[in-house]
Formats: sequence, structure tokens, C-alpha cells
Amino acid sequence: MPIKLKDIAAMAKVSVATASLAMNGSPLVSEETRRRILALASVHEYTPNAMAKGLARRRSGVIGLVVPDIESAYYGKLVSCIDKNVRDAGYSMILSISNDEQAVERKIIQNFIAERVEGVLLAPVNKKTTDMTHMHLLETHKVPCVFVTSRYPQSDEPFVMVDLEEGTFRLVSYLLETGHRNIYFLCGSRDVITTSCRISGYEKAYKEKILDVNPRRFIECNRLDYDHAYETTERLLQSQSSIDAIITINDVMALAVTNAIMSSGKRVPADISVAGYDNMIFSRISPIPITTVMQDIELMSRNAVDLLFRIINSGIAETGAVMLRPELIVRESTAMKA
Amino acid sequence: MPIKLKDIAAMAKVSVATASLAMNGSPLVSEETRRRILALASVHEYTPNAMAKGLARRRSGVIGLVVPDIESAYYGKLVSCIDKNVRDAGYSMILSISNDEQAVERKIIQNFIAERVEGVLLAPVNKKTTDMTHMHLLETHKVPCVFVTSRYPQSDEPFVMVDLEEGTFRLVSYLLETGHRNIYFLCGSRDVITTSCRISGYEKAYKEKILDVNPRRFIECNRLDYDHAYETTERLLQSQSSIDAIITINDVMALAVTNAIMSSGKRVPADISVAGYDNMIFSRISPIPITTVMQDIELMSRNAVDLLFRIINSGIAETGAVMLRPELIVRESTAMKA
DNA sequence: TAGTATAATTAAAACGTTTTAAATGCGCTA
DNA sequence: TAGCGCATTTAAAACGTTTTAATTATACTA
Repeated sequence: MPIKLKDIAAMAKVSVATASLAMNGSPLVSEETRRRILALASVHEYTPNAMAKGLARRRSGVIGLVVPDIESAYYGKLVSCIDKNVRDAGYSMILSISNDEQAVERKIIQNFIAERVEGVLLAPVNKKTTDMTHMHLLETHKVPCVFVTSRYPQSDEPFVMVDLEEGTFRLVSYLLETGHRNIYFLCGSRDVITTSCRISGYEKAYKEKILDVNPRRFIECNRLDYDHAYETTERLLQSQSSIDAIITINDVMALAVTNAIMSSGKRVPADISVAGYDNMIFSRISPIPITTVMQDIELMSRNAVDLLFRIINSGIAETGAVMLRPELIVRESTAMKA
Repeated sequence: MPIKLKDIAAMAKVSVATASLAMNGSPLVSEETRRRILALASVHEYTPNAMAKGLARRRSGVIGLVVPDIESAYYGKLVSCIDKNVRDAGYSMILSISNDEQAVERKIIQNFIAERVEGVLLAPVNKKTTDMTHMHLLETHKVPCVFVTSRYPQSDEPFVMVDLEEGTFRLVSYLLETGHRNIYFLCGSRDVITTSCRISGYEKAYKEKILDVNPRRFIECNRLDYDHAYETTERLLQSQSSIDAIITINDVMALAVTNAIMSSGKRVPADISVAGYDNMIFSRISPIPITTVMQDIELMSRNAVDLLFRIINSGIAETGAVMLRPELIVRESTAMKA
């Protein structure tokens, strides 16, 4: 029903081939003819059919992005940045939300393959969710894939991330140096790479100061939101008396911790220090501004998209990888322990 | 390079036609043949080429969604819900972020048409951004379009939204009834439909109580974030002495207002009442829980997707529309004025 | 036994592009 | 004038499906 190249060609009294060449700015067609064709195309609002084009060209001009969720501030920003970079490169993007569920993720990957995406950006990263069969699927179909935000464990898949181990290491080191000893960590499941990296950083900091690491100080939450962190903190305060600090995996949770501590009658940081992660709005709007670790999401996104396109264009499964450095931002929620 | 239907057909010793029919569960092909073909497809990880399929079928199986941004809690949730509903219907979705910029929005629509999306969901709606030429483009290409979150002014384009006028009307009525008179409104530009509807609600409430509406109480912000609201409130407190209440267009801003008021030495709600909109997390985590208006985003999303598919499937440009009712949630940031 | 209805299969066209190789026309040169 | 090279143009195949109409095989009926 919509106007097609054949129609334009007929009107311009040229062949479809010429019309196609003209539309794509080929130097093969004469200046005069090109102008005539372009004018007609514009007048009739001709819009090439992307499916036909993709089929003929054997490339879709689309890349796929998988994120576990999109409602958190962090992933919202990530998606936004990646989207921008992908569009700027002249590509389309299919965004898919996995909810960290294996079945969903598999469906997504399958859909990506059906759509013949030219590359995939994978943000998720639950050891149990993103399993080998997904990777296998992408591999057999030769779809380049870059991990962003975290890396696929024990593999040399390319990735771009801000060093989570380093970030947590620096944060915990700083806390240890300022006299904290009992540092509780509200984290996610250890199956999630983004948590396991951080735990490594935590442990490394402790070991460097020649201190034991008490595994009971890791509190693995299955939900990473405000309410859950609040309740967890309430329970923690009741069961444990000697807490020097509580750190979390993101800023909303840190805010919840802060509020829970304060409404229990204790003070932040005088009694207990608090720190978050990501440097999102929540750490700034807290009644007591929260110490956090900043990740440059924009930079990470740009690098990830660049790397992916480098692989796509070179055709080489170059095992590039970019590990960016995080930045510790000290605010008022942490202070020297007496 | 990837395996195609022809390959499967060859292996099964049937024609491509039969293979296609089998893959699509047509009753025309015998049980035995179907099984054989499906088995081969599964073994060889055959994934049909969506572009070829779309081309042959003359339908892409894709719908497009435009939102102005994706980093705010509200739109994050909206995108998430719409995505879910669209996928459940067996469709793919292209998400595009317009930044409320006209040029970008035009490009997006053009891309949608190129991709031959079967329908479009438009969330934004700035009178200046979403102009007639966009709508015209969609119309000439016969792409069904449903507005979600707001409606296109002075047109009978189908829409699904939660009544913003009603929400603000109820909020302001409640404030007037509890003795507030000087109610300031931190809103967006009047060009944005979501603001102009609310202003109408505000005015309606005033008029009903037979009070004048002072236009200087509308403060049109060009950014709708925490920092801007904070600074605006600071300035407002300095320039105006008799403020009974400050209401905002979303919850982050209301939180900023609350914090700004409190750090200026005044009390909420004793001195100034505060109210937000959306019932997002910010209104709950405030040091003083904030009165707000709840919009059922899930319900709205479901309705919007349903309506769109109804139009797509019926082929009729049915001018359906759904106006949902908001709910006023009174919390501690508002109280009876002495 | 021929004819017919039914079930299963298939050939071929169509979808709207791109791209390669061939064709055409034209002005030059020798 | 024949031959050549160049600039344009084009025919036709290809991309991987779906779908329609035709074909074949099979069993049943009269």
C-alpha cells in the first residue's frame, strides 16, 4: 500500500536499479537523474522498507540490548546512554527486559537472532540466568556480543565495566582506615556477578589490613529496593549490637538504611556510618548526604557501543575489554570512628 | 550463513512450502511430516528470519513506543509495563526516546515507518514538539496510533490516560477545603499537555470555591528535577511571605520542596503544606511522607496496548479513548490550616 | 471400474529492496 | 570509420519467507 521504489522509478522513468542507486547516493548515477529521483521521493514521502532493505543487504542495522530491569535509576540511565550512542551510529536498537529470569532471557536472545541483530549488548549477569546455552546460541549464529556493567565469568567474552571490585575495595579500605571494623554489606545474591565482584573487593580490603573477614556480615537480599533494605536494617539493628557501618549495593538502599537507623534512634554517622553505590540522586537527597562510589555510566556506554561496533565492522571476534575506574565520593554519612 | 528454511526442507525431503506450513502449525500438513520437520528445525537451531517473514507477510510484528525520557521513575515504570504487555501479545517493540525535541521525534516516526511498525504508542505530548506533520506522516502511512499518558489536543486521536485535570482538581479542592488559600504550583511548560491539564484542574477547583485564581502562583519550570525544584523553592521562600502550600508535578520535586522548606527553618506541614504527584517512591521516603496523587500505570499501560491492538486488528480507526480515575493519597505533608 | 471427495504436498509468485554484470550511448582517437 | 573508453543505465538474480492455486496420492462411493 505505501509507495515503493518501483513507483518512484516509474515516475522518474528510470529502472528500479537506478532509483535504488540514487537513493543511496551512489556516484554511478548522474547528478540530474539523482536530483529528479530524490525530489520525487521527497514529494511522495517515500520511506524505504527496512525489512526489504535488511533482507537484501543481509544486515538488519539493529543491535539488541538486554537489561534485567529498567525501573531503577541506574539502568534507566544506562539504557538512555546506550540508546543515544547506538542511534548516533545510525543503528536501531531493540531493548529487552529480562527480569533476571532465565526463560525470559532465552526468549529474548532467540528473538534477537530472529531479528538478525548485528550485535548484542548484555547488561544482566546472573550466573544462573545467563547460562552457557544462551552464549552458545549467539555463538553459533555468529552474533557479536559485548557485556556491559559486568563480565561473563570465566570466559574471554569482551566486556566494558566500571571496576566493581576496585570500587568496593576503595570504599571498604577507606572505612577500615577511618576506624570501622564491623562493616555490614547489604548485597544481592552471590550468583549475580555484580555482587560477587564487590564481595571480592570487600574481602581484599580486609585482607590487606590483615583482618579476618566475617562472612556473616554479608547479607544477601533478594530484592534490592527501598522497602526491603529498610526492613533488613531494622532486623539487623535488633539482632546485632556492634555495627560500625552498613554499606549497600546501590543508593536507594543506602537511603533506606540511613532512614531506618535514624528512626531507630541511632545517629548517622556518629553511631553507624552508611555508604551506597552509583552516586545516583538518592545519595544526594538523603537527610544526611551519603558517601558513595561513582560510576561513569556515559563513558561506559560509549565504550561498550564503540567496542561492539568495532567487532561488528572488523568481523574479528577481538577479545577487547575495557575496565574503567570508579571514584569514591565521601559525604557526611561516614566519619572517623572514635 | 545461518541455516534457513530451504535447508530444513531439503533435509526433510519436502518442499519449502511444506516446511513453512509445518513451522507455522498449519493443519494442512500431516502429523508425521510436521514432527519430522520440527525435529530437524530444533536440532539445527533454525530461527526464521524476521525480516523475510515480515516482508512476505506484509506485517512486521513490531510496535513503536515514544517517550520523552526514560530516566525518571514514572516513565521507567511506564515503559516497563508497556513492554510487558506488548511482548505478551507476541509482538516486538521499538522504544525511542525523544527528549521532547521535535527533530528527534520526527526522525523517530520516520524510522517507525521505515520499520513498518504496525502501530505506535505516543507518550510525550508537547504541543510544540508533537506537531501536525508527525501525525500527518503516520496518517498517510495508515499507522494506527494511540496516545498514552496524555492526549493530542483538539483532535479525536485515541488516547488512554489517567485524568490529570481530575487528579489536580481533587488535590487542590482538598487543600482549599483544609483552609489553604495561597497554593503555589511548580509545574512544567504550559505547552506540555500534562501540565496544561493540571492547570485546568487547579483553576476548576478554585473557581468552584468561588475564589480568584492568581496566575502568578503557577511557576513553570523548564527542568523537572530535584535540583531545579530545590532552588526554585529557595527563591520562592525568599520572595513570598504568605505561602500556604506548594504542589508539584511529580514526587521528586515535592521531595525537593520539602527539603528546601525544612532547611530554610520552616516546618512541613505546620507552616507550609506540600504535595506531589504519581505516588512514586520519593513521596514515601521523604522525612515527612508526602501527600500525592496515584496513577495506576499498569492499568493505563494495559488499556493502551489493548486499545492499540484492537485498532490494528479491526483495521478500523475506532476513536476509542479511556480516561482512568486517579486516587488522592493523603499523607503527613498536608494538614488543616489554622 | 471409473469417478469423486479428501488429504497432503508442491510449484511458483510475491514481498521490496540491493547488487552484479551486462548493455547502451557517446564522444574521442587514430 | 572503426575501435575504444567512459559515463550511465538497466536486467535479472538474490535475500528468506509466505501463500495461493495447482498437483498428486489415497480412499471411498456408486
